[in-house]
Amino acid sequence: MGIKGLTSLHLMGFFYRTIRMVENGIKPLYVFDGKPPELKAGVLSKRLALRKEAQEEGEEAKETGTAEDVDRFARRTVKVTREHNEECRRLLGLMGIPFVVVYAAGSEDMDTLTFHAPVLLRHLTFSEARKTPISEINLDKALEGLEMNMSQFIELCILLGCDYLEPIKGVGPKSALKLIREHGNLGAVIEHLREKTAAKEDAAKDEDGKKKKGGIVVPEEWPWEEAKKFFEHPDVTPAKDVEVDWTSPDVEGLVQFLVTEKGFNEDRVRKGADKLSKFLNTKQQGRLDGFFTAKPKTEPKKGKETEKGKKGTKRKADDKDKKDAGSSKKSKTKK
DNA sequence: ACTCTGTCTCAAGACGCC
DNA sequence: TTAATTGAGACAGAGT
DNA sequence: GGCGTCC
Repeated sequence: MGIKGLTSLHLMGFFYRTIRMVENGIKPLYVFDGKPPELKAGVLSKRLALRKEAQEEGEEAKETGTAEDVDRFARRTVKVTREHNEECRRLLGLMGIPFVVVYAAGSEDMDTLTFHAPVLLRHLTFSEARKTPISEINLDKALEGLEMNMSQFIELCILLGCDYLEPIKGVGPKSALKLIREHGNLGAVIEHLREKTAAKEDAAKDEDGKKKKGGIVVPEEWPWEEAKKFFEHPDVTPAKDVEVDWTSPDVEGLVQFLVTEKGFNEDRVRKGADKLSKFLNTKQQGRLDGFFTAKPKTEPKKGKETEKGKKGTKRKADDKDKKDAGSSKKSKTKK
C-alpha cells in the first residue's frame, strides 16, 4: 500500500529551497542543530508521551480514516535520521553551499537579538503560500522604539524569560517592560520585587493564616547577572574561525548523487545546478524582492511596542454560558 | 478591567498546469 | 543507535 | 488558487 518512493523528500526540499533562495540573492548558510540541551529533558519526555498518543491515534486513523488522513499522518511522522542529515550535508557540499554544525542553538526571537544580530527575519520557513507575512525586526529600531539601550534590552529579555533561567511567574511582557522602565535596570527591579515580597511575608506572618502568596516572587536562585554575561559574551566560535565559502556546484557530482542514486530527473538537476552557478558567480544580486509576495505591514510603529502583532487578542465577548468549555482535554475529534 | 499563564490546535515541500 | 520540533494563534481561567 | 506530480 505504501507509496514506496518518496525517500528523498528532504533532498528535494533542500535542493529546491536553496535554489530558490539563491535565485533571489540570498546566500544561505545552513546551520545544523546538534543535540538539544539537556535542560529540556523534562519537557521532552512530556512531549514524548503526547506524541505517542498522537501516533496511536494515527495508527487508528490509518485503518478507519481516509486516504488523506493517512497521508497527512505520514507526513508528520517522517523521521529525520542521521542518514537524512548526512545526505543533506552531502547535497549541500555538492551544491557549493556551506554549513556549520552547532550544539546550542537557542535562537528564538528576541534571544537572537540579544546576541546582537542586527536583523531578525521571522517566518522565513513558511512558504509564501501561508498568509503569515515575513517580518523583519531591526535591532536598532527596536531599541529606539523601546527607548532603551542594549544593556536594558538584554535585561528585559532575561526578565521575560530566556531559555537559561526560570521565568518569574507573574511577570509578562507588560510588567517586565514597565518594571525595567521604572527602575532603569534589572538589578533594581529584582531588589524592588524582593523587598515587596518580604514585606508581604511579614504581613502574612502576623496573621498567620492569611494568604500566603506574596505577589511576584523572585526565585531564590536567579543568577541573572550570569545570564547577562552570557548574552554579552556568548560562548561561540568566532566568525573568523568559521569557514564559509560559497563555491560553484559540482554538477557531475550532483547528477551522480541525485540522478543516479536518488532517481531525480536529470534535466531538473542540471537546470538547478545552472542556476546555482549562475547566481553564485555573479556578484551582484537582486534583492529580496520577489522572494516573498509582499510585506504589507511594516513595523515603523514608533510609540512603544516593537512587537507588531500584539494587538490582536480581542476577547470573544460572546462567551455567554458556555459551560464546560475549558475541560475538553485531549478529545481529539477523530473521524 | 487588565494581565499572565496554561492548554490546545494546527501545520510544516516545491513545482507547474489548469 | 533512538527519539524527536517549531511557531503561531485561540481561548479559558486565575491572579492582581 | 486548487490540485496533481515530483521521487
